[in-house]
Amino acid sequence: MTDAMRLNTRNRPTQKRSAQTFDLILETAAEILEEVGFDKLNTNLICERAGLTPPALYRYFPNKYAVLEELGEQLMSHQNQALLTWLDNANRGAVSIADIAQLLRGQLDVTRAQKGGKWIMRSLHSMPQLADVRLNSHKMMVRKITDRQLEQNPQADRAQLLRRNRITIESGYAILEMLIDNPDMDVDATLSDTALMISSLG
Amino acid sequence: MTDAMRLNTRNRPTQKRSAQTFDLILETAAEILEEVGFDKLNTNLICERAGLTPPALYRYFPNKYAVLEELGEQLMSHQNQALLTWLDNANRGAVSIADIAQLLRGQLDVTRAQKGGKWIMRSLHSMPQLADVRLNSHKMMVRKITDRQLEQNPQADRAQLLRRNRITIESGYAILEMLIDNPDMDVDATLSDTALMISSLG
DNA sequence: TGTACATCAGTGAACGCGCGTTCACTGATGTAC
DNA sequence: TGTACATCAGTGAACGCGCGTTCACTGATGTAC
Repeated sequence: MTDAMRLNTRNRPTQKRSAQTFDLILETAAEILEEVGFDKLNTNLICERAGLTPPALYRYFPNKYAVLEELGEQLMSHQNQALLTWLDNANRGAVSIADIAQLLRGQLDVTRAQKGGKWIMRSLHSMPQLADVRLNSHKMMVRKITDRQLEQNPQADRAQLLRRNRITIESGYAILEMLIDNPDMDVDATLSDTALMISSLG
Repeated sequence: MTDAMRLNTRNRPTQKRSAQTFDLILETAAEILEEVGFDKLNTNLICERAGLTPPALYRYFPNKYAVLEELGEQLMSHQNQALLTWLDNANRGAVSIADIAQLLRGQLDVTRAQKGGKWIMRSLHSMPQLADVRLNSHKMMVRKITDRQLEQNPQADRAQLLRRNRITIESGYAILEMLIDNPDMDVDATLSDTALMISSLG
């Protein structure tokens, strides 16, 4: 978080008050995304809802993309955290289909828990300014999973593992986006089918 | 195409001249997407590049999203066409992994051939105004593939087939987007791995 | 086959407004002695 | 422990410009007799 802030923000908050303002801006932006979606999000609206004036926002964020970028980093960070927990817990030995379904479920929960998560994911997908956030996060996930596999099977083909994990990560998040966009789908069945599919490349 | 035009456009072209203008607007918009991306696309720029004045555009498109929507329908229509060709040709019997890889390759080629295809796909993903275009196209693909499977195996579980085909379609396009975004990846290996993965749900 | 009229296609110019962003300033917080 | 000063945090108000969109008009195409 501190690293992200250093990169993406103008001034890092130094006092308690400013840290609160910083968080308030992000929280408000997420709320707006949740309520009215990406199109209607703008800096004036964020400030109005947060009870701030625009220059307060520009003290911390050089432009409006930086706000989205920070939200994106937050979401990615939560997702990464959930992955790490999963890696640490369940699967020292062989990874079952149920394990993968559980991982997917964890990622879904984390994304749903994030206010505006749906829009943040979409922005990460479609805005060039944010593409790297997503890319870096996924690359890290691929590397972590590949490393684990190589630990357990050192003579595996590393390039193939990397490529296949990339495919499964990308597919997995596409399915999560689909589930988030279509609340009427059968989540459990979809996740276990997806886990089955993914496991075929393991 | 005519149906799409009736829905999304203000006036349908009646004379040859106006049909040319209609196509010119779409062509120019696609070119701009290809060159400078989605952010910089705007109606004034389209008109300027096409050698038209704005009211000419607004004669055919009620707003700028309609232009994108039309491009989206075009791309989806090409993709659907490629799917239908594939369904008609290769796989009257069992579908091999190579068959699926070939289908993916066909979809990739069609998308690459479309000017601005990368941005059109992203827009279809991220803009609520266009979400339905993508959704309907994918639903139709899922239905077509499911029907074919039921022809060959009438006692299969229809709901499961629908769900699994939805998953594979969604995953497949996610991988195609990934390939389009990352030109350095090994296309053949990625497509055949993806085909392998997808076939595990067949 | 030519002319008169209706409709279609496109122009020139500008409007207006949303929204990102900034200027000049006031109030709040921390710190040195 | 209180006061003086520096820095930090936020305000009020507006600017300016990009861009979607429209108004009033002219030129081009088709059609009836």
